[in-house]
Amino acid sequence: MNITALGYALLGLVRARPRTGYALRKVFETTPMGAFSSSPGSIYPALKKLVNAGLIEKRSKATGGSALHYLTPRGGDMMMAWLRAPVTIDEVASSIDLVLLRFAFLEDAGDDAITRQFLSSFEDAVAHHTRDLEAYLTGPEGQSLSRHGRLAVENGIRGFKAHIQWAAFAKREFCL
Amino acid sequence: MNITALGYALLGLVRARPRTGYALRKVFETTPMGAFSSSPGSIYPALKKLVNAGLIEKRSKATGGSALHYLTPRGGDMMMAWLRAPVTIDEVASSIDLVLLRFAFLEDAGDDAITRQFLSSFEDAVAHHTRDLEAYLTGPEGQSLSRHGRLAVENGIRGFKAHIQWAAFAKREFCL
DNA sequence: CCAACCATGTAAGCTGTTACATGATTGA
DNA sequence: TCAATCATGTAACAGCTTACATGGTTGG
Repeated sequence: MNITALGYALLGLVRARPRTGYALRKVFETTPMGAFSSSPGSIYPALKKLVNAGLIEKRSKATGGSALHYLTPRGGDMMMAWLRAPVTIDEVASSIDLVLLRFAFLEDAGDDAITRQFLSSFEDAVAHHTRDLEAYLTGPEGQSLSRHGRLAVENGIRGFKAHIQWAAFAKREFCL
Repeated sequence: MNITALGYALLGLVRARPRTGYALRKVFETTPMGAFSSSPGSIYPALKKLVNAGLIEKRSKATGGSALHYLTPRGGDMMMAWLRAPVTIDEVASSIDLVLLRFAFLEDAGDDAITRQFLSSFEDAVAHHTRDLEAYLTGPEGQSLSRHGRLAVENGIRGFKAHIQWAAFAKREFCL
């Protein structure tokens, strides 16, 4: 099965702590993770799909109250594989938000060495893509852009450079 | 009718210069605008929808060759309204790429005063959203984040700050 | 008692993705 | 002649958005 960005967000949240569907919804409503969803119309179906796929289990508490969602062993394996995969250039170019979500969930996916590996491959991928953008801008295609077009690309380059600087900053946090 | 990000990209491209469907496809394949589309399966249907809506007209050349797509007066009006709308916080938070696309197409939408207005409202919206993120991070919610989660939000903040700096840089380009 | 929040969904519609399909033209 | 590129689509499928629908609980 194919897991969407919202799917990974849900898996990561229940992995951190079992929650009710409503609690999950609240996270998207009240935190910057809201970028990955809007309303119940997307969350509940996505959650059900993960349950059907055997990655999440919905279990009622003996003490009553609403049922909580737990990550299954299979779900845990899937998360681990996702979290530990090296960052690719394509990911960085087309869905960097998802890459950052991956980083946010990297806590407890191993020791700090895993985090440093992630940050290194992130740095590489972003640097590579930044060079591509700069090459485009200084190349023949870029020279024929309008002033506004050129500035828009320039904006992208600056954004990716900020990512690179962040990666260096984050690495220092993990004492390297 | 509702225009999608891809729709606006197509409108902006034919506005700059009439093109064949294939030429439009090539733009997405070979430039950073590729972020707004993938393959013919999305472009041709989107183009047809704009034609049906009367925003684009497909006209065959008398000299033969492939038919070109032109922006209609109605399409021009729609673009102008889109281009000149002030930048909102929601746009910045959820689809900043689309905002930058808007900027890229702002050439020929008026004089430099329009561009400066755009940049000012962009700066305001981004600054506001950045403050929201910082407030989240220093607030009770943010304090309970994991180290990774905190760093991920920090990454977002740095990205938006880069946008603000870019806006100042762009303003200087338009002599203000 | 009434508003706000807890809690969970369904249904219609639209869009995009992936994969397939076709045929003309052109340069090596 | 054969591969690449021009040129334009269709069809199945999955996913998200918007809007609607329902009922329980709790604090002021």
